[in-house]
Amino acid sequence: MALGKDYAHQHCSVARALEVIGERWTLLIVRDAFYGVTRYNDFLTHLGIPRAVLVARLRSLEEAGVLDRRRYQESPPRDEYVLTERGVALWPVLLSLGTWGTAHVDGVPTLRSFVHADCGAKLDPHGQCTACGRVVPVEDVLLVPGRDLDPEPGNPVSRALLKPHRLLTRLDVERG
Amino acid sequence: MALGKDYAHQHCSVARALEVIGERWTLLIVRDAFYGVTRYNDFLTHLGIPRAVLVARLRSLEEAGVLDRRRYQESPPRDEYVLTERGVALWPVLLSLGTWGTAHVDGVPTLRSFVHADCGAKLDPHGQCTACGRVVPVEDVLLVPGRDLDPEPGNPVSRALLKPHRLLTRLDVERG
DNA sequence: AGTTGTCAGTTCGTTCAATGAACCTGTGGA
DNA sequence: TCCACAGGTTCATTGAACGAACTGACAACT
Repeated sequence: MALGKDYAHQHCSVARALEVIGERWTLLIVRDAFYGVTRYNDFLTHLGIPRAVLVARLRSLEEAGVLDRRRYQESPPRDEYVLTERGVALWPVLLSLGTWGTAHVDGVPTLRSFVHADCGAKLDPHGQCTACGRVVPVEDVLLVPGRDLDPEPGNPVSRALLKPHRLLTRLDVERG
Repeated sequence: MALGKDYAHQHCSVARALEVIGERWTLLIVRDAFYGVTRYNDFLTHLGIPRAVLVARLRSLEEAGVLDRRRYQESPPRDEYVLTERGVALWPVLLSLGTWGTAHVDGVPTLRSFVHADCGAKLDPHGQCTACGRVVPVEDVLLVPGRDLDPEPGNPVSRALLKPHRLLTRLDVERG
């Protein structure tokens, strides 16, 4: 739970949403899932999250129906975590948070932005393309690195995200 | 901080936004501010939040430029907390969270909804009126109680919210 | 056959934040 | 004079996050 038992008494869908995705790290895991990260180890190294916390979050997101856990190899058994429809529905939350952070948190330079793949123009907080004005479906959103982005060369996930990347497509992470 | 020192290392505006508004209780305080709650005591009783935590959150929201603290009486000195422009800019975040909670968290009945004051129709996750299709400015959003709302008669803030209420307008809370 | 490496965890001691109850301060009103 | 109120502060207890170390199943190399 995000805020203790009291959350259950909140008469508000915002509070209920926060019960599911309001805990520390949870939305960053969801963000990485939008970026195409699927594996425990990639979440771990990209986020720098404690292992026990990552496992707990992945389990609770799976239980909440936000992530789907599926076997990608049998020997040894290995699972990957993919956004469900319910998880993909969190896109407006992530987008509005991201644009707010860019516009209103002091000292946040242009690290990455969300652009309309068709137009190349940025999205506004409501998900509309600032060029064509349409509400862009999340499949047509491109994550592009900004000029202030630190490449962080030691991290394979960060390296993979140096190229523009379409959301919800699998990220090609180098394995060593 | 929402997630410890590590957050500073996140190369992402989502993470930066969560540093400001990602902590426990913070977004619920912002939500209540949108509802027109302005005073310490009203936040306290409506949220059921520990006093020390409320003070800490109000201070950090003030410091982040989300809330403005202003004196409303001199003797004894009393301050109220009002959303700044930066705080009002959080509207898309709150809206998308609320609609996601309503649509995707199991067992959340219709407690309250956001409707377009002109049309009376609900808003979609991107802030568009489901009747007229326009993106509705937050000043034209009405918070209306749903049929599953528990009146919670002991709480003056809850009682005040039993009537439809326009966002960002001061809530008329009975004082004892 | 033994060693090394990878992936996905679990365990555990320490640190840090949230919780909730009690207390404090300045003031106005009965 | 005594009480209530608004807006806090203090403090002991609980619980969660942190991070380092360890585990287990397997593959690939030597």
